Amino acid sequence: MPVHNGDIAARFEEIADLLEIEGANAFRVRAYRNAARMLRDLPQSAASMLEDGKDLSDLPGIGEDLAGKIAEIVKTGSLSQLDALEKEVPAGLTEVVAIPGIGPKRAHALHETLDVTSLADLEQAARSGRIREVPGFGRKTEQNILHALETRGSGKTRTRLREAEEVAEALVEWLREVDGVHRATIAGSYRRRRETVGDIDILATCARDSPVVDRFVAYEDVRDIVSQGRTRSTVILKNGLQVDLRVVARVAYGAALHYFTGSKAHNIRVRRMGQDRQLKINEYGVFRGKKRVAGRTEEEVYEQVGLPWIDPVLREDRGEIEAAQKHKLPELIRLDDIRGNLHSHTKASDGTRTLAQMAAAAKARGWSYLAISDHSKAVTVANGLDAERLAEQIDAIDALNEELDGITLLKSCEVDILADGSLDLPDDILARLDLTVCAVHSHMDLSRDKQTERVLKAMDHPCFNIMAHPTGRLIGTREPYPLDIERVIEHARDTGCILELNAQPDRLDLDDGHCKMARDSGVRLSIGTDAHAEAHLDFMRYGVDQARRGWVEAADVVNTLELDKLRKALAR
DNA sequence: GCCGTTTTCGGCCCGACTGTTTTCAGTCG
Repeated sequence: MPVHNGDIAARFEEIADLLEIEGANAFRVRAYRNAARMLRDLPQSAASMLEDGKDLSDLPGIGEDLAGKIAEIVKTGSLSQLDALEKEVPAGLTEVVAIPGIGPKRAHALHETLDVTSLADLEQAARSGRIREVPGFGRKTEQNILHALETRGSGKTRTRLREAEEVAEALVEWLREVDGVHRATIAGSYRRRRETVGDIDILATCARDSPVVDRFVAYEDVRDIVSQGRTRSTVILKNGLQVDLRVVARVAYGAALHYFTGSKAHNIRVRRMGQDRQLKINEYGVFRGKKRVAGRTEEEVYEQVGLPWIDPVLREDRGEIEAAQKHKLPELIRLDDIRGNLHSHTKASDGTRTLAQMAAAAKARGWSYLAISDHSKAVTVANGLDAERLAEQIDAIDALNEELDGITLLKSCEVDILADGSLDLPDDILARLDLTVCAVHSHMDLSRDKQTERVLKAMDHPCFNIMAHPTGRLIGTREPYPLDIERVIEHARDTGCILELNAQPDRLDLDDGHCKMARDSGVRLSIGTDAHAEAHLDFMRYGVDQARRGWVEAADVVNTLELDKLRKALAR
C-alpha cells in the first residue's frame, strides 16, 4: 500500500499538536505544520520521489531531519518519534485541542490539574463544574466549552465554493446597504477561488460611526455570535458556515485586502520581504517606522516589496513570489478566452434538454461550438447510447448543423473506459465522431496499478481524445480513485491525449495542482462543463477559476481555439 | 525544525477579541 502525501502530512500535524501540548518551541511546531501543508500541496507523491532517488530536503520547509522522517514513514508505514510522543501525551488531547477556545496551553493545564485525556473527560469535568476552578479558567470558559461540545461537528467541514457563494454574496450585498459602508468585499480563500472554503472573510471599509458590525451580527441567517468587537466580528450562520467581518479605514483597504485574502503562507513571505526592507506590513498598511508608505491598494503593497501585483488565485506560496520576482507570472486564462465546450449531455442519455436547446444555450454564451457527449451504453443508469442510437444522434447533429447559425455542434460521446481498458463502443462508430470524451464510471476500486494500466491502455486507442474527470473525485463526498496521475500525465503528453478539467463545482477534476503539473509537462487541457442542462454551461467559470489556480494560460486549453484550429488540435 | 547577497547561529508575521486578570495570557485567523 503506497504512502500518500496526505498520510505523511496527517502524521506531521499530529506531531505538531502533541509537541504543542508538551510546550515545545513554537517554531519547531510550525516547522511540522509548514511541512504538512507543503506535502498536501505537493502534486507529486513524496514516496515516488524517494523511489526516483530525489533528495526530499530540496523541498521547501524540509531539512535533513524531516526528509529522514518522511523516508521512515514511506519505508515502514510508521514513525518512531510519533509513537514515542503518543506514550508521553495522551492522543485524546489532540481532540481536546480541536475544541474552539481550547489551545495547547489550556489542554495541558486541564490534563495536569484534572487529568483530562479525552473529549469524554472534558465534558464530564465541565458538567461537574470543575473546570471553572482551574486557574486561568472561569465560569464563562466552562460554558463555552460545553457549548462547543454540543455544537461540535456542525460546520467544521469545508464548504464547496458554489454553496459558499450563495450565502456569501447575499450577505455581502446586505452589508453594502448599511449606512456609512463604502465597500464590502469577500476576501480569504473565497477570493483565491479555492474549491472549498473553511469560512467566509468579509472586509468592509466604512465611515467611523457606521453600525456595520451591529448590523452584521443581526443578519437573519446568523445562528451564533462568536465574537463582536469594534473592528472585527465572527458569527456562525444557520448552515454552519463561519463568517468573519473585518472593518478597516479606507486608506488601509489595499493592505487589509491583501492581508485577509491570504494565503497565510503567501502573506508571511511578503511580510518577510518587507522586513528585509525595514518595512512593517500589516492589515493597516505598509509602514516605515511610524510612517505609512502604502496601503490604499494591493498594487501599492506589492510595489513596496518590489513585486508586481499577484493574482489572488496564485497566492499559495507555490512559486508565485519567485515567478513575480523574475517577471515570469503566467498570463492566466480568462472566461472570455473560452470559445466552446467539449463535454455536454442531452435527453438522449441523462441530460434534460434537446440538441437544439443546448445549441442555443451555448450560442447565447458567446461560444462557437458545443460537443454533444452523451454517455455510452455501459452506463445503463444514465440510459447510455449504443452504436445504433449514437449513429442516429450523429445523423441528427449533421442535419441540425445545416440549420444552425453561429454555433456548431460537435459529434462526440462520453465513452466508458471498461475495466480492461477497452472502449465501450466499436471503432467504426467512434471513427465517425469529431472527438471522444472518455471516462471511468465503474470499477473504481481497482488497485492503483490496475486502474492506471486501464487508463493508459484506453489512451492508446487511436480514437481517444479527452480523458474526462480523470480522478473521479466528488469534492467532500468521494475520494479520487487510486490512480498514478503522474503516469497518466506523462502518457497524455506522449500520445497527444487531452486531460479534462471538469468544471462541475463538485468535481473540479483535475484539481489545481494537477492542472499545473499537466501544464508544466506540456499536456493540453479541456475545460468541460459536463452540462446536463442549459444552466450548467455556466459552470465554465468554476473550471476557469480552478485552471487559473493551476497557472493555466489560454494556450494550454484546447477549447480556447477557434473551431478550425480545434479540429486540427484534435488530430492525434 | 528550517533557513541563510546580514549562513552554520539566531532569528522565525502580526494584531483583535475574550475572559480572566487588574495588566495580560491564550486563542484565533
